[in-house]
Amino acid sequence: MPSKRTLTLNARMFLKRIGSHKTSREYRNNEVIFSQGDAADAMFYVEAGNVKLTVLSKRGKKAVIAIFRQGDFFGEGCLGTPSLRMSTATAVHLSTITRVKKATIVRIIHKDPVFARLFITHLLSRVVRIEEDLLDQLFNSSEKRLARTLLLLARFGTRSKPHSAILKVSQGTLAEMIGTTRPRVSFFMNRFRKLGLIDYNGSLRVHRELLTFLLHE
Amino acid sequence: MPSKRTLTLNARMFLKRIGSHKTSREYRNNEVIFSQGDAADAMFYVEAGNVKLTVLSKRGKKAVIAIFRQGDFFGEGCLGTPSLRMSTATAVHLSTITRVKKATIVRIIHKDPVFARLFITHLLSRVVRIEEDLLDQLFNSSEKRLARTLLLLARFGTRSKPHSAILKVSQGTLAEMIGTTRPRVSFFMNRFRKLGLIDYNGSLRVHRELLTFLLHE
DNA sequence: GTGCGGCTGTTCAATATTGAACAGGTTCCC
DNA sequence: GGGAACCTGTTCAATATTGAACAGCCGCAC
Repeated sequence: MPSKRTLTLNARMFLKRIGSHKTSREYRNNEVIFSQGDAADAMFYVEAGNVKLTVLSKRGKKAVIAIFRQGDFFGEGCLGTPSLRMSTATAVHLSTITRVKKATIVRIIHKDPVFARLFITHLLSRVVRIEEDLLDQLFNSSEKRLARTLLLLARFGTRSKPHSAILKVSQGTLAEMIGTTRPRVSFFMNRFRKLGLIDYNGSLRVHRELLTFLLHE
Repeated sequence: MPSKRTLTLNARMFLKRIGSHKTSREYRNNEVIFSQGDAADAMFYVEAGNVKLTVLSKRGKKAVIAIFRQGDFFGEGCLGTPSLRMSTATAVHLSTITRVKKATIVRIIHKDPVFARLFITHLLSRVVRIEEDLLDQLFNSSEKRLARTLLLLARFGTRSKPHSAILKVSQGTLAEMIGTTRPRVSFFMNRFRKLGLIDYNGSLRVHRELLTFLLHE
C-alpha cells in the first residue's frame, strides 16, 4: 500500500490518467530493467519493491545515482532528445514494475494539460533532488554524506514513519551511492554505531541522533 | 545574436509563444537577480551576457551550481511546490535578462500542449546536465573536473565555434564550480599551461589537447 | 600618487581519501 | 558437505585535498 508522501499523491493522479495503457511485470532481485546504452522508449513506475539506478564509468567505477521506492516514477529520460539510457536500472529485492510506453506519455501530455502540469512538477522535484545530491558532494565530507544517505533511506524528513525497516543495502552499495570506498563506509558505520547513532545487528536501524549529528558538528 | 545550439532553437519557440508577456532589464556585473530564500514567482531568460547560480552552505562555503549563457532559461524552480529560491542568481558581466511571471508560464502550459512538451524537453536536458555534474564529482579527481569545466566554458562539444573568447571566470569562481580550493585551481591551471593544454596571458584560451587529456589518461 | 581590493602564484603542515590486501563470516546453490 | 559468491571488519602505505598564510601584481577610486 503506498505511503502518504506527496509524490505518491501525484502518482495516483498519474496512474489514473494513464489508465489501462500500461503493462506490469515482476523482477527478481538484481534483475535488470534497462541497461545503460539501451534505446529508451518507456517510463516506469514502482508498484512494489525498489529500484536502483547505476552508472558505469569509462574506468570501470560504478556509481548509484538514485534509488526509487514504492510509488516513484523513473526512466523519464525517454522523453528527451537522444533517448538513450544513460544508466542501468536494477531491481532491489523482488519488485513489481509498471511500464508505460513513451508514445502513451507523449499523447497524454498533449491531450491533458493537468497531466502535463503534474509531469512538470514531477520533473522539477527530480531536479531539486539531484541538485541536493550535487551540493552534498560539493559541501560535505564522506562521513556527512553517509549520514545523510542513511537518513534518507530511513525516510527521515518525510511524513511516513521513519522507524520502519530500512531498505537493506550493502556497504558496497552505500559506497557507490556516496562516492567513496567500501572500507571507508565500514569505518564510519562502526563509528556511528559506537556513538549510538545507528543500530546494526543484522538489520539496520537509524536513530534520530544521526540527524542531529548531521546538522550540528 | 543567439548561437545555433539546440537549446537556443527551443528558446526561440519558447519566446515566440510567450509573446509580449515579459519584461526585460539590464543587470550590472555582479548584480543579484534573485537570492537564495526569496519567494520564486518568475522565470528568466538570458538575452545577453551570463548568469551564475550559487548556493551558500550552512558553514559559509559557496558553490557555483550552474552558469547560464545567452539563450538559456533559468529559475524554473518557481513552478515547483514550495517556490522558494534554493540558490542566488548573479549577473556575470553586463547582462540583459528577460523575466516571465510564473502565472504566465503556467497559463501557457495549460493552453498550449506544444509549449508544455517543449518545456518538458527543456527540464529533461537540465536533469541530464545536473546528473552529468554529479557523476563528474563521483568519478573524477579535481584536476579532471577542472579540465571538463574549462572545456564546457569554451563550448567544446557544441556546434558553435569553440575557439571564441572564453567567459572570463576567476580562479576563485572556478574553485567554487569544481568544489575545491583556489590554490588547487591555481596549481592545475599552471600545470595545464606548462603542458600546452591552455594559453593564459591575460585572457584564457582552451586548446583541443585539453579534451584529449580529459579523455585519455 | 596612494591605498584598497581583487586576482594570482606559491608554500606547507594537517587531514582526508584511496586502493589493495587479508581474514572471518554468512548465504546459497550444486 | 563443498565451494562459490557475497558481505563485513580491518590494516596500511601512497596519494589527494584542505585551509591558512604570505607575497606580488594589477586596476581603480579618491
